[in-house]
Amino acid sequence: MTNRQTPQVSSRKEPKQSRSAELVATILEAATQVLAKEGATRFTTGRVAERAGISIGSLYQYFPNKAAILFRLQNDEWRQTTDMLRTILADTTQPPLVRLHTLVHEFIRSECEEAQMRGALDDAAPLYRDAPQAREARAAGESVFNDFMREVLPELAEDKRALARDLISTTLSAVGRDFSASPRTGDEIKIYADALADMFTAYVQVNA
Amino acid sequence: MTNRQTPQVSSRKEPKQSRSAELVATILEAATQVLAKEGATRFTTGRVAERAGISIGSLYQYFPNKAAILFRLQNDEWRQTTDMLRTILADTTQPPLVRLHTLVHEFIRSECEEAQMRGALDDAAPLYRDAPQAREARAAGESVFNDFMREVLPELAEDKRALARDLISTTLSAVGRDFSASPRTGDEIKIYADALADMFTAYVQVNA
Amino acid sequence: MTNRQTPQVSSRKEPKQSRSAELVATILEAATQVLAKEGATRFTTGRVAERAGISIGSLYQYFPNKAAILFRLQNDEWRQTTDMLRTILADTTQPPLVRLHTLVHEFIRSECEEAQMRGALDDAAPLYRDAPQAREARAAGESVFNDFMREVLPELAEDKRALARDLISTTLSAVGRDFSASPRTGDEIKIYADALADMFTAYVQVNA
Amino acid sequence: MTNRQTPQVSSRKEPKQSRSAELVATILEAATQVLAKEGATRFTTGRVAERAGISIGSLYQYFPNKAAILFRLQNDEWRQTTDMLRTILADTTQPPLVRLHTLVHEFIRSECEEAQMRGALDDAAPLYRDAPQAREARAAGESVFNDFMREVLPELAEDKRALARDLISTTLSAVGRDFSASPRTGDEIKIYADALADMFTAYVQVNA
DNA sequence: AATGAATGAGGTTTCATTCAT
DNA sequence: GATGAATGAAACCTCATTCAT
Repeated sequence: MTNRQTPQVSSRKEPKQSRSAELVATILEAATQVLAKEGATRFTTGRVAERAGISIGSLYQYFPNKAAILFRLQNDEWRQTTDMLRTILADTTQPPLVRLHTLVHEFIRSECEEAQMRGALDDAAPLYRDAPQAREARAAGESVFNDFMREVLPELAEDKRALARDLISTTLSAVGRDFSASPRTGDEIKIYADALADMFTAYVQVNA
Repeated sequence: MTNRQTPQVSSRKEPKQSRSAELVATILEAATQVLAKEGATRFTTGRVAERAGISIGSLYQYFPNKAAILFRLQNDEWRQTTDMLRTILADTTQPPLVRLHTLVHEFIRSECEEAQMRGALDDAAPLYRDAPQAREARAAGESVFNDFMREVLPELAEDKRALARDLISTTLSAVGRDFSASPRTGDEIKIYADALADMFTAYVQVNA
Repeated sequence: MTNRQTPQVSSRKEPKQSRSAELVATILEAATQVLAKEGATRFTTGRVAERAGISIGSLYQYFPNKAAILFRLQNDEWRQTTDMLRTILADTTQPPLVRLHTLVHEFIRSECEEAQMRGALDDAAPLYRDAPQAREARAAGESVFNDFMREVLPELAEDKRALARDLISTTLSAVGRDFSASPRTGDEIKIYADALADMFTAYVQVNA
Repeated sequence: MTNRQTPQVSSRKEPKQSRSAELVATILEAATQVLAKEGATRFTTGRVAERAGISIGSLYQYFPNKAAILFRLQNDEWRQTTDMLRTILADTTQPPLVRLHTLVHEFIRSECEEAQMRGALDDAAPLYRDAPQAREARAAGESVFNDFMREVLPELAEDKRALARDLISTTLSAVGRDFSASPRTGDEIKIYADALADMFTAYVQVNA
């Protein structure tokens, strides 16, 4: 038998969705690497495409512009973090303040991992932060603490509770960013997270 | 990050003569305006020179590069703030925790004034923050709290006190930055600063 | 010298496609003209692009910087010359000293052709000569004389032969450069090349 | 070349007063240092004035432009070298070919001393070499060999002698330049100068 | 859908020289 | 005479984005 053609086993073309999804993932992975290795200043669409092994034209088929890539990166990071925090807070087998303690630790630790990339993402913030989606994302983020605050400070007036919630979430993210800007050892992280959690605890108890 | 550029940031020429000092002031004023009105992205040496009403060449006789202008702007801001904080903390006619309360209020208020320019300065941070002088400046900044912490937490072990100091100063500056990123009314500022001061107070009292 | 810059000089993009190869050729041709007509001082990437009829951006897609263009120009010239010399020396139908005589003539003549451009290229040498590739090229150049010297001075010790080789090749290229710096008639070329060849011949015979 | 600039190169002011002469010397000394330490590219009037400890305005009172400084530097070097060569050739207590041998050695040695500065001066040649005075200087240089050639090749026709003179002087200066471009040990210098002198000797003897 | 060549505005910085003081 | 601030053209190079193939 002369011409055996190994028959097409996979569909010649993946369903558009999954094919696209793969490519998007490839691009985002490449973007992450470029950001971490080259920094925000040298984060260019050309370099991302090159590292992704695709043409610059293809990149622009999946992202309308550079900001969109950065926004997506930031959003994914943020979603992951939010999920983690939500999971911790939802674990009602632990007393509330233990959960808060755990949350602070995990958050600070997670900020220090891949600090390089997160730092670069912060540097690039001017490029994506003003997109309307970014605002939505941030707003949604605060809601993670809502139920928890109600659980831990049930007596407090609604507006005061919202204020406490804002203060804690803002402090957590702002301090996490600052702290992770320098490289940290595991011990340093533990000590600092302890202190931060103590501060939150003291604040909550005073308001209870 | 592979390619960090840490440009020379010191003045090219000491402004011994009043003419020079004036021109430096003119340039810094112009830079402030450009930064506030156009944002970090559009902050270019050309625009600064134009707004200052001088030639681009003249600008480069007073600052060795763009980063130096930004650094100087940041440094002036920072020195001013530091002085303010130091003054508040040194006023021993007030009980320590009252001073802390005042300090938080004044700091947050000052961050919200000229928020535009400060935000832009933060966006431009990648351009000047790695200069050695910037590191020195930050280090010196922490010392403002040293005496105060010793006064308010005299019993605490040295390292624990240093940790508390770091936490408070980092939180103050990080939260101030975040909070002032959105425009705020006087009331919002008051309420938020109260909360932040409460948190610090609770933390200090727990450690006392 | 404290600050020597040795820029990357290799092509940014391999001209695999004919389109690329054409464009590279166009750029090099334009560069040659700019160099010859305007001199080394006025040899700018902008002028080269303009004369090539392309945008400055396109030029930088094919050459990483100005030095690379100059290096390529020099290298092409040099390769051409080397090939010519090799061919002459390899023609064993002629006695060695006749070949040497021919070689000197041809070399001097070739130096005087396009003297304008070569002079400008020499003036621009500081810009490309410190690139590693330039060193390699020069080193390889000397090897052209190796076999010939062995043929003509077989008895001489290896190190003395190497010395004689160096002296002749250096003299040829240095004197060729100097001589062609002024415009010359065919007769002048002939007379001078004769004298130079005589000097080499006398030197070789004394060492035989 | 279309746009050759041949700037005014003579000093703006004769050093009638010793004060002037001193200042000129100071400037030239500074220029030498800048050239040697920073290279031709970074040789700027500003840097020369700074190193000389005078104002840029003063510099321009003694030299009409940058080229004039370079020209003067080159000229002084050249005059010094010429004097040295003349002295050697005039020493009739030594046989002519011994003098030639000595001359080659001394010249090569002198080229290798301060090679840094001479190399930079060569790189800067485009800036001063087209001044009319430079041409005169070179022309005058050749005359050093005139009497010597008459002494050593008395029988040769005038034009042939002139040719031999040109060839030797050109070779000496061109090869000296090339050879001193790389750093050399005393031994290397001795060996190379021997070979070069041998070549000249062989050439002269063949023509005698 | 994919490619990648082409664009060109725009950014930073340098430097020879002048001229008012 | 001396000063040095001011000038501004000009150079090099980058990069987001488009569009013809």
